[in-house]
Amino acid sequence: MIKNDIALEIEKYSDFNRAKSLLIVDAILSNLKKSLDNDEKIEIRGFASFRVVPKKSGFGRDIRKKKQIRIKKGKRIKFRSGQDLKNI
Amino acid sequence: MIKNDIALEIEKYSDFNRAKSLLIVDAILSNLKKSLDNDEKIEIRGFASFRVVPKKSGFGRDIRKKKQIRIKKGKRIKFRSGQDLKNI
DNA sequence: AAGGGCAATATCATTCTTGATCATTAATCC
DNA sequence: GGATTAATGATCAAGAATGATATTGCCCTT
Repeated sequence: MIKNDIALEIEKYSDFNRAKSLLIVDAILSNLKKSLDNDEKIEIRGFASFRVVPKKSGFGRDIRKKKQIRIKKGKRIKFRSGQDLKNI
Repeated sequence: MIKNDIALEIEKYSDFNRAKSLLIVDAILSNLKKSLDNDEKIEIRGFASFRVVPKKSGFGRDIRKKKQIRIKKGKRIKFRSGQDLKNI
């Protein structure tokens, strides 16, 4: 499933063309990103929740040189399935 | 951020009322769930991807009895941040 | 406006993911 | 459709998630 499939769903409930439907999808995604950028959690009951948590991992690995690499700390997105997605 | 905020975004681009906007949001979420139910991956470039992977964990813990518990295998959703969500 | 019901939290050991990079595959822009 | 560019897979070690359950908090339906 890709972005286009989401736009198709919007078209089912409106008379918007593909371009406008995609515009709305992008606007929604942009808002979701903006929310996480601001360290705000996203919670959609019955689907899933997203939260921003500090990244503590301190080491990674360079596959070519087969050596460890320091990883700068930062943030990451923590995803958690909601009720309806728990048992699939 | 909650489901209502997503509906608000749809209203910005349409003349739909809250009820209809929420109907569309639910329809989209339903489609996403249906896709994962069918073991189909979701890939939204620039945002994130979701995939269904087998659950291999075999043990959990009962916090009250402080004992280990067998966990039945199954499936779970694997979330992966996209390019724009990597560096937040 | 408000209650019903789902989500967050804490706990511990085992299992799994994170993280950089290059090549390959595929989503998305035009 | 073609071209562009992001996502996936592989690797290894250390850090983090998983999983059950009751309680608290709050989203969401009526």
